[in-house]
Amino acid sequence: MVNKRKKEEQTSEKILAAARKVFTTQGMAGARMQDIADEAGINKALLHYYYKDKDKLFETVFLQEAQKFFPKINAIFNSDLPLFEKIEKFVAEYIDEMVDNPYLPWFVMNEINRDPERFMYHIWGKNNLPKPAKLLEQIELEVKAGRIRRIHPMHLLMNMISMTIFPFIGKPMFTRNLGITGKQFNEIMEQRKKEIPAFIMSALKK
Amino acid sequence: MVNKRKKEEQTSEKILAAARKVFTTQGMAGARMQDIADEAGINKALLHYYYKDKDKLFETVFLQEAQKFFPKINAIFNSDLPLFEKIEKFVAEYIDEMVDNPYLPWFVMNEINRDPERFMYHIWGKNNLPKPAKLLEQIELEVKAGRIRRIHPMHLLMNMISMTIFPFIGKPMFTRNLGITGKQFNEIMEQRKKEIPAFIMSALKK
DNA sequence: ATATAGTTTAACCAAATGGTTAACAAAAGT
DNA sequence: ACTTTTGTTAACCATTTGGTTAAACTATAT
Repeated sequence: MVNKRKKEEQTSEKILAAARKVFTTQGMAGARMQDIADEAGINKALLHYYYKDKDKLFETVFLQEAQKFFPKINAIFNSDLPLFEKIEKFVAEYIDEMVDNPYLPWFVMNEINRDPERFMYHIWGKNNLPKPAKLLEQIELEVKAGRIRRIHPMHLLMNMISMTIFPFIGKPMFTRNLGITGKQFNEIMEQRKKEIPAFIMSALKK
Repeated sequence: MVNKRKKEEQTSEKILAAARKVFTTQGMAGARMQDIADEAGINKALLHYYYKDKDKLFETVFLQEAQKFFPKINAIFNSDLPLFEKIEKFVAEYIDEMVDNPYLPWFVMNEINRDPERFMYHIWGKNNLPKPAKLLEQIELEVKAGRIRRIHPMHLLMNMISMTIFPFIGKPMFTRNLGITGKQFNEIMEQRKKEIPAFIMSALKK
C-alpha cells in the first residue's frame, strides 16, 4: 500500500509538473496532450487515467497557479498594517513569488483575458476574490487626514499593482530592448522591492 | 476593372478585420480558420486564396498591430522634448491608442511571450526596435543636474510603461474586482493621462 | 457573343489531436 | 496460491483542423 501510494503520487506529481510547464508556456489552446505526456515521460493514455480530460487537467493546474497568485492579495489588503507597510509587503511578496515563477502572471492574465466569464464564475470560487475595499478606504482616510497628497485611491491601487506585476509580463520585451540578461533582470526586480515603495512614498508626500 | 479592384479590396479588408478580431481575442493557437471565414462571411477556401496560410495571415495581422503599438515609442523617446513633456506625451498617446484598441497590448505581449525569437528576428525588422537609450540618458542627466530625485533611469522607465500599459492587460480583473463597467474603466483611463504624469512628477520632485 | 482573367464556392483530403479500448503488469487483499 | 484492484501501455478511433482541388460564377476585354 505504501509503495503504491508513493508511485501513484509520484506519477500524479510528474504529470502536474509537466502540465504546468506546458500550459504556462503554451497556454491552454497551444498545449498538446502529447507534449505533456512526453514531458512527464509517460504514455498519453495515462494522462487520461489520472485526469479525465484536457479541461480538467488545465483547471487543476490553473487553480493551483491562481491560488499562488491571488489569495495573497486579500491577506495583505485586509490586514491591519499601516498603509505604507502594506504597500511594502505587497510589492516584496509579489516580486518574490514572481521571480521564482516568472510565467505565473502572464499565464493567469492570459487565461482571464481569454474567457473572463469562465474564470470568474466557474474556476474562481466567490470566496477568494480580492476585495480591495478596505485598502481603498484606508487610502481615502489618509488623504482626508491630510497625511498624503490628494489622489484617487483607485489610481494609487492601479499604480502599485502595475509597477509590481507588469515588468514580469513584459520581461522578454524589457530584456531584449534594454540589452540585459535574465540574471540582471532578476537583480533589477530585487531592487524594485525597495524602489517601488520609495517611488510611491515620494509621490504621496505633500 | 474598377469594380473588380474594389471588390477585391473589400474582401481582403473584410478578411483582415475578421482575422484581427479572432486572433486578438483567441491568440494564434486558439484561432480557427473557419471562425475567421465565418466572421468575414466568406468561404474558408477564399481565405487561402487571399492569404496563403494561417501563418501568413497571422503575420500580416500581427505586424499591423505591432506597428500601431511600438514605433510610436521611438518617435517619442528620441524626440527633443524635455523629460516631463516626453512622459506626458507617451502616456497620453498610448492610452488613446489602447482605449480604441483594448486588446492590442495583451495580444502583442502574448505573442512576444509565446515565441520571443520568432518575434524579434523574423517578424520585427531591426529598424523599428524601440531604442530607449536616449531617454535613459536624458533621465540620468536630470538626476546629475540635481533637478530630480536620484533614481535609476531603468526603474523610472519601467514605472512609466507599467502604469500606462498594465491596466489594459488587467482590464477584466480590474473591472470585475473593482465592480466597474467598461465605460467607467475608460473614464478612469482618461483620467490617468493626467494622473500618471502627475504621480511621476510628484515622485521625482526633490 | 465569346474568350479571358479574376473571384468564390462545395466537396474533399491528410495530418494532427483529444480521447478510448483492450490487454498486460504490478501490487494488495484474501 | 489466487483473486481483485490499480497502474501502464500500444494500438486504435472520431473529430477537428489547416489546407487543396476542380468546377462555377462574375466582370471585363475583344
